[in-house]
Amino acid sequence: MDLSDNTIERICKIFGYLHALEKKGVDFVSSKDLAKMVGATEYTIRKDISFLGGPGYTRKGYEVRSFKKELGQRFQLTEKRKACIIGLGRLGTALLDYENFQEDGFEIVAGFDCNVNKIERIRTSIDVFAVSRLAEIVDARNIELGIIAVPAESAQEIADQLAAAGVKGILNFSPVKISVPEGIVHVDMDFTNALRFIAARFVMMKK
Amino acid sequence: MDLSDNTIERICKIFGYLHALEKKGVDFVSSKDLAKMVGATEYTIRKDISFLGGPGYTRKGYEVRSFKKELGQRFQLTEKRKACIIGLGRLGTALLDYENFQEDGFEIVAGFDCNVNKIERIRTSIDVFAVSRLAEIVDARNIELGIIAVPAESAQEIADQLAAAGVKGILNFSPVKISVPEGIVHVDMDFTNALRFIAARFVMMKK
DNA sequence: ATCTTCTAGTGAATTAATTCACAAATAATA
DNA sequence: TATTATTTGTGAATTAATTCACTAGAAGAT
Ligand SMILES: NC(=O)c1ccc[n+]([C@@H]2O[C@H](COP(=O)([O-])OP(=O)(O)OC[C@H]3O[C@@H](n4cnc5c(N)ncnc54)[C@H](O)[C@@H]3O)[C@@H](O)[C@H]2O)c1
Ligand SMILES: NC(=O)c1ccc[n+]([C@@H]2O[C@H](COP(=O)([O-])OP(=O)(O)OC[C@H]3O[C@@H](n4cnc5c(N)ncnc54)[C@H](O)[C@@H]3O)[C@@H](O)[C@H]2O)c1
Repeated sequence: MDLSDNTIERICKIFGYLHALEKKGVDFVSSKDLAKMVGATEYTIRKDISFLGGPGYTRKGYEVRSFKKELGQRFQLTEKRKACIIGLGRLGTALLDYENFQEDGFEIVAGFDCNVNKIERIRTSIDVFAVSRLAEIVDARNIELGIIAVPAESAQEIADQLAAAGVKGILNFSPVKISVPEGIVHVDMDFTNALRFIAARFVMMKK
Repeated sequence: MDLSDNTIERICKIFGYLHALEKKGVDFVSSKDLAKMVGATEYTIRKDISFLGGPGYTRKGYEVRSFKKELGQRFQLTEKRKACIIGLGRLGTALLDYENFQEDGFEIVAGFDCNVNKIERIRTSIDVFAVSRLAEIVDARNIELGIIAVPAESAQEIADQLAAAGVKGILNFSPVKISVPEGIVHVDMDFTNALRFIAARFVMMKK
């Protein structure tokens, strides 16, 4: 059975929400509550969960801890995954020190930039390198994810290097669509496009 | 006729791509090319465009300039929209000075933070204010969009204030789902979730 | 003990989205 | 000029996604 992207996306959100509930000490959660959190209907949520064979309890819902654990195992969301950031400008450095990634199962283990002076000046607890050492470090440190925060014109080039270096996934913050070889998962996060979507959406609403 | 979110999203991407093509001096673009850029099939793209009644030319495709202009008008993507950022920490300050927004039709006209010392120390060409003045400034400057970059625990509170102040759209970078009154469009941009999606996606792929 | 209410699970129905298939148009080519 | 190759536009077909409608089980109320 392979799940649709929509389903995977909802499940990731559910996982995040379960994480929060667990910290709050909540024991059970209903499909209705989950639905509200991820922006879907309770039917859809139950269908999603049914693909996973999740164990729900009548009149109580899903047991937060065990459900989260199961999702974590199923999607390997629990074991820490190593990531690196390429491009240590304003956005890249903000991401470098973002502690939440750590808590959420991602560990930034290296930063890269082409500007060697910049590398020397950056104050952070994370190791930073010249981008020429990308392949070497990705390999040595078993890095699975690459986060692109370089200017648009270099984004594809970096994506190619990451792919060649053997990462399995890429999160791209530059405002161009990158293309990657089959077998590598990537997501383009274009802030401008999100703003456009919002703008277009509310223009549509008026009609 | 109201367009689906998927269609709106693709159209926003198309708009961005047309913008780039225009700068490059390209005159025509085919549905096939557009499809490649937005990650859809040419059929889907043509259907999307057909909802808009777009004028395509046989064997040439769509005329970049006029098509972009039409989309701009239809979705009011051309006239500059005013936005503000709340939370001037690492992410918020990176966004403050991101020049691309300007070029892409969005203008950051104010920043807000609750930390008054911080406000005094920030070096930027954009006006920054104490968050207590949010409603006042949003109103005075006709701000339509709010960008939330405060810690998770304050995000909903700020969303409420933005809604009360009368913004029409909210882009939320904090890792919680915010809820907003009917009639306000919002997008949650959760980086961690994007990473999770990538991770889950490539686990799925292996099976 | 019985009744009511709530919630999961799921096949069927519905709705939505995508893809196909092909006509029409026209640029390029021979 | 005739032919070929492309490319749009769109109704029909297909596929995918969501919602409905119902069963079953268990908690809580009476
Ligand atoms: N700053 C923002 O708020 C923001 C918002 C949305 C999108 N973005 C996008 O994120 C990316 C980074 O933005 P930024 O504002 O941090 O830019 P920036 O100019 O501050 O930083 C870019 C960094 O990348 C480095 N770099 C350039 N080419 C490189 C290469 N080939 N290899 C390695 N490093 C290289 C530069 O030395 C610099 O340190 C851009 O694509 C931008 O469009 C930024
Ligand atoms: N830094 C990142 O790379 C990153 C990545 C993903 C998500 N985020 C999210 O973006 C948000 C901001 O992250 P950050 O790293 O910039 O945090 P930060 O702590 O550096 O900055 C937060 C800012 O918000 C201000 N603030 C707090 N409460 C406020 C309130 N009620 N009203 C106005 N201002 C308030 C603080 O004074 C501070 O300046 C967080 O929700 C974070 O989870 C950040």
